[in-house]
Amino acid sequence: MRPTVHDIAANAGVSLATVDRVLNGRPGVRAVTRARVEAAIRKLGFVRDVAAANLAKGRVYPLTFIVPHGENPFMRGLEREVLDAVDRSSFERTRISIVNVPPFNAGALVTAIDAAIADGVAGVAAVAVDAPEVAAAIARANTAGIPFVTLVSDLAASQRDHFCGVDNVAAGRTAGSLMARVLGTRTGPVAVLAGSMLVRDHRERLEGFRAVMAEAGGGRPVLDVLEGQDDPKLAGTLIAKCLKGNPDLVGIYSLGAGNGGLVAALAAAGRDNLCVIAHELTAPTRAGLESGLIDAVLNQDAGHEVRSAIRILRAKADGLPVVEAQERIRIDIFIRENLPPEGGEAGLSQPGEA
Amino acid sequence: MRPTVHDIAANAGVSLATVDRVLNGRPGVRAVTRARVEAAIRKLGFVRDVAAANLAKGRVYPLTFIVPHGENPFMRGLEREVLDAVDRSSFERTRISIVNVPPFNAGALVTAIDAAIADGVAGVAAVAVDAPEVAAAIARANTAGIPFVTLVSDLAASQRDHFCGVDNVAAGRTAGSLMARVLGTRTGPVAVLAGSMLVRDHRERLEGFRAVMAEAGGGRPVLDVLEGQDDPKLAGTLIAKCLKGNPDLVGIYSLGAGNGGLVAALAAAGRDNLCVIAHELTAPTRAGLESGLIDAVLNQDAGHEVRSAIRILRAKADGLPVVEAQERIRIDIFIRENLPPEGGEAGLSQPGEA
DNA sequence: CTGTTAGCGCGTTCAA
DNA sequence: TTGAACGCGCTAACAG
Repeated sequence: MRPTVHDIAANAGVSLATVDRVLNGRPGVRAVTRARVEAAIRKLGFVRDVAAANLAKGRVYPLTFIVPHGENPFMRGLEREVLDAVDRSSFERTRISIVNVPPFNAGALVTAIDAAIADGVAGVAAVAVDAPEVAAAIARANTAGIPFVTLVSDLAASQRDHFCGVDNVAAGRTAGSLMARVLGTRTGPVAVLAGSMLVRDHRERLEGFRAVMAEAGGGRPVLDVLEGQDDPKLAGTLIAKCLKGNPDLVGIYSLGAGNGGLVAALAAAGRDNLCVIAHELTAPTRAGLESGLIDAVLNQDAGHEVRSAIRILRAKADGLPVVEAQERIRIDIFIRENLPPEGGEAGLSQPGEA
Repeated sequence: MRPTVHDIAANAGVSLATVDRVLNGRPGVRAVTRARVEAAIRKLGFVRDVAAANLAKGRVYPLTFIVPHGENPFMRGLEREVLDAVDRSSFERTRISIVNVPPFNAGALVTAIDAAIADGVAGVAAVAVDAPEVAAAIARANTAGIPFVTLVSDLAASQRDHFCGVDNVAAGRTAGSLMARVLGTRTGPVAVLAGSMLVRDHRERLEGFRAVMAEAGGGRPVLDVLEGQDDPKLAGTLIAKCLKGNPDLVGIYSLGAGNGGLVAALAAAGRDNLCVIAHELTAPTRAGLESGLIDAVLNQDAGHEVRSAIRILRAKADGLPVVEAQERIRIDIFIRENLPPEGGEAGLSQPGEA
């Protein structure tokens, strides 16, 4: 059996209350007494039972998740994951509220952040828009002592406590490398479809992709970025026009959303000799993989990101350390053959795990 | 606040003990009383606090993990994950013992299984060898009421309660599809290196790979399987000979272990115009990816598999249902660009999660 | 500064 | 068939 607080109390010759004060770093203990208790803790190899501690504390963590609204399927999936977390909230001692804001809109995001601060929440997670006023709002949260994490898209020069998302430069490089391998010796121009250059994740993916294409040598110039605002209609129009204007196109890298429009345009154009790589496994990209119009999909697991965000916010709220290596989000590669069955989520964990 | 047992007791006009009896399906409650309590449970939307229940119960689950020994790096990684689980065991109320057996050896596996049964453990997880005597041993565990899960490699016609591993036919198909895309129009023979046709996962991968290569049309015949016994030296020798004998070879699919030997043979032969796909992200395959000798690695996350196995064994031991969709293990694809930093594990979860 | 005491939500004797 | 009472490991008043 594990040693308990009682064992330490006995071993150190003090009462439970004193042990508790030492364990939780509360004041009101003489240095000598504290040392005695700490010695006992080390000697017996005591580790506090978090479950029991939470039970006794009954503390809840009100958290706010700020997610862009609109039909972007990845964001809707992300929101679903947050809703799942809401379902678990009573077990995790959290009370999560979701705030929707218009996408790519710094002002609305700032308003939402300030509202959360005013509410006195225990932590905020937000999909960041890369603008100075957003950084300022994050700084205000910081001043108020409210932990803040960016979700999916980061904000460089800000005081966010953590970024819950993938390495987007590496994601862009992965896309470029896959495309280069699939194209082999075929040459011709390559198109890039993005949502907006206002969000950092899109910019970073582009950067990584361009770098690899450049390293691979000429013969495959990257055309000017098409900004589809993550809107399927606009994206579809842009792609259709691009296909028409570039009959020698060999590849398309879709690094944002709006992939429904992309797939529709590809199907309409009947161009199946293209290498197409898109991001995020959603209904349209899944359909694209299954029909063969998309060759590969790079994915970030929204569920992992949400759960990581919650873990980190709680840890920060309690002043506990975060095991950075454990919170890294992977870049998944999906092709038609390793597509997971719809709805199946793998490798989740369980009470007591870290 | 969530309703507690007290709330139900009050609402149903009974005592805590009666509520508890109903909750745990124990006898000694009149049908009417039971109905009243159940009504209250539904009405208030009661969900039992698992953490508190575990605290009160103090039950521990002795589990046995049977893992092949030897230098197979994937198996060593798997064992490390089990050891990590041992570290967490006091939190998860488990007591895990690891039993090492010689690889590809049905007799030794049977002995280990029977020993675990004799020990009266609460559950067994084992990397299966596909043999009837193993199936018989699993049946004995079943008769003894001991939950049994297969790990990594399944055993078809057995009474195992669950398989914690990937869909290996799909894995083979994925490998085939990737190879076909990378090779494009290049033709020539393709080699397959396996560990042993005695384990089901290797056979299944081969089946999937062959199927896709056949679908892709001729021009790329799959040579006879090389059985390297997951031994780097033997594997290296076989590959070296194969390279020499087939100067027109265009690809190698390594579906087992012994990849250290594969990489060494490739480096020695100086053949970098091959498409090489291997399994499991381990030290040798990571090195192969980084040096460019291996193009892609298909991986199963050993950590996920071990945690899933523990979850399932505990659930079975308690007669609780398993959310199958949640326990599915994904086939990860790694190329040089999306290689996770060494040691970094992503997307783990936390107390209270499911 | 330190100790006593009463819970947190649940399971489990032991009586009634 | 039912209930009262205690304890799991820890925290938090409230005394001293």
